[in-house]
Amino acid sequence: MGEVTLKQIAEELGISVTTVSKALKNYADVSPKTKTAVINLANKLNYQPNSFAVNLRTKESKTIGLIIPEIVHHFFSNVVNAIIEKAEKKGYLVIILQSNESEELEKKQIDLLLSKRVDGILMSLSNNTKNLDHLKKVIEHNVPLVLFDKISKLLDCSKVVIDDKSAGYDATEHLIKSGCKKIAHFRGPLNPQGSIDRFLGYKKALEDYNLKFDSSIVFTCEKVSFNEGYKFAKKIHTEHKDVDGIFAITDLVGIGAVAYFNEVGVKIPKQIGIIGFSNWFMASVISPSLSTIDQPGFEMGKKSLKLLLKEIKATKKGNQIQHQTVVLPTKVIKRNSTAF
Amino acid sequence: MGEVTLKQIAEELGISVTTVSKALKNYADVSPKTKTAVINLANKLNYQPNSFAVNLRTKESKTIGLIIPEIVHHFFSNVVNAIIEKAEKKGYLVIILQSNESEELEKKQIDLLLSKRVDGILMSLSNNTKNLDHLKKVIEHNVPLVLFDKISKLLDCSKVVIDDKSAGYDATEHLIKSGCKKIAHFRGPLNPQGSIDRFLGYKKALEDYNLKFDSSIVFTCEKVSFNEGYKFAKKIHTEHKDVDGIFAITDLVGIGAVAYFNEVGVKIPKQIGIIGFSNWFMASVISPSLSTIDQPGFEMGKKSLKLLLKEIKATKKGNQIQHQTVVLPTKVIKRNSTAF
DNA sequence: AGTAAAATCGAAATCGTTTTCGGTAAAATC
DNA sequence: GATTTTACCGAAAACGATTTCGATTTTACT
Repeated sequence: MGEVTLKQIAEELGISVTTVSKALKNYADVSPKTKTAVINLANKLNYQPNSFAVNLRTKESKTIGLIIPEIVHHFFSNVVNAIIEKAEKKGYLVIILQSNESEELEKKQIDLLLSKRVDGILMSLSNNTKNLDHLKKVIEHNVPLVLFDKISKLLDCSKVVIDDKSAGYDATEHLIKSGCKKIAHFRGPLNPQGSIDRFLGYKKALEDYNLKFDSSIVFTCEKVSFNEGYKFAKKIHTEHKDVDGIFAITDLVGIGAVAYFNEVGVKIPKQIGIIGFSNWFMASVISPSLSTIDQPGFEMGKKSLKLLLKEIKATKKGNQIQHQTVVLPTKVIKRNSTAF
Repeated sequence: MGEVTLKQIAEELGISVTTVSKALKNYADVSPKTKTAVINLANKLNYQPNSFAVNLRTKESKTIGLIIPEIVHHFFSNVVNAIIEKAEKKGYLVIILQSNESEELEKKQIDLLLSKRVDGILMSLSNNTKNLDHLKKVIEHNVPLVLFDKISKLLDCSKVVIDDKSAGYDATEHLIKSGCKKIAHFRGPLNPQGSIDRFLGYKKALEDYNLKFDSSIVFTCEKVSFNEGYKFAKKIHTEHKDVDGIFAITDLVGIGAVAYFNEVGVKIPKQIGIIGFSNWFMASVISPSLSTIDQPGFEMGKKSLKLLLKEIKATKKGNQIQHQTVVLPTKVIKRNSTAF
């Protein structure tokens, strides 16, 4: 019942463990005869190398760590989808952890992954992460690290992102071109760079098209939720009747706004245009369907993994690694919540 | 730069590796003096035990494997959410793999996890899995296995499920009680037990309420998609005008139907009542909001993990394990797509 | 036949930790 | 003072695979 080991094969064949090992790894100094004998017996016994022993010897686990803020999230689950699929094809397994937007948990999880000696770490920062010491530790330990989506510019590692500012610009421009004259913004939390950049893009577009920026119609979503979208839509409807366009930080927020306006009978997009962000599946099936910015989650996961594997390989060879930042394109998805 | 080992600590302190190891594990036969000396130095050097070596010695990896059909899926991502969160708290890490509904991939992934020597496996079967040899192999290898949601009754292991038949009954009954007289069913694929049971529950409810079962208004969704819901709704609308209720195998299918009827101006729930299954978030935000059956994903993940950890512990002790099947309750969520 | 080259094998060290089992020294007991 | 107990420590053997390096055998070549 115990697992088959090299030793057992060696004994059964009357040869040494060394030769068995070499035969299985197709070394040149093993005769074809013994080679086939070993291979046949190994197959017959269904030999599987003990990966604990292999890990110890080779000092690599063929495992990578992945930390994301939350998994029940259309964008992130798409990223995860790409990563685990591609990783498996390259012979890597993925350990997934979620930080739940907590810096403290993030710290612990980094320590966990480091102690498990994963070959590399892929990660999207929590919104509340301010101190970056735990990430610097990863870099100091010489463990390859690739950040995606929620990144920090202060970290010296490879990154995969979208251009949030230009995406925010595009979203706002789309509303303007579809006839909106006074555009509100339901922005994200104040800390994350992505949220800041989308806001900056929004502002820039207003400037370029000579629309007055008005901070009283910029609302901050702390949790980026349906309810906040609903709540701020109500605020717009009661206190800012002249607003005729909304750029929401996320589809979920946008859908909250759509739900409110549907409820009170405000016509979308006739009376008010709405655009979201991310292109969740959900956005395509509500009515009216929500215009949005497509954020390529699958591509991002794929690219991040590719970069990480490259760095793992380089590190193993002892080569100096060249960090790079990849910017993935986004595009405007026009649907029925904007009247283009 | 190299990692700190017991040996280094031992040398620096002029004692043996054995004593260092024992000191850190708080053995009784180490004097308090050397104990504190070791602990202090270990902390100072930030010693982390090499988990490869620990794994090899203890023959356990403190890692479990999780295989699901797909991760970009509200129900499954909720299950995953629960599992990785609870596992982390219990000192276990989770390796996630997705079978993409392919039996072949599932086989490979089981082999992978087995070769990585995970301490246990959690899994939801692919819809296309017919041969169960790979799962029997897991059991033969004495690796604890817990199946959830998509299970097979032929496998001798613990299981966590919902009562699909009674849930299907409840859904259908709810339509009947809200006034529907002719109820169609958009069922799932023919193979998976869950899909069969929901259909059986549907049939039973019709019988109990003296409604005629009519196989011409039972449609089979192969991929359980939005498009299928849309397509079959159209079919109902054009070929079965007298149908006034639909029980959809999943919210996604239900939402497809809602979208179609919205488009052609059929009033929900006045002209037709619709109920879905799973209680995706999406179902609550479309209009009209979709009545559904709540399928407790988080609970299921939590319970499955708990069972698995219990079996892992028992196996380690060499105890005989008592397999059990847990049935989690579902409930009807009444919303605006049914006129109760 | 004698030597050089090639082919084939295995002993042993190593990875870092855990744990058993003896051994020595100090303290307690008679 | 002799003996037993207790406290403390370390050598060594695992765990299973990999790899270096030397040894032996066989073949090839003068």
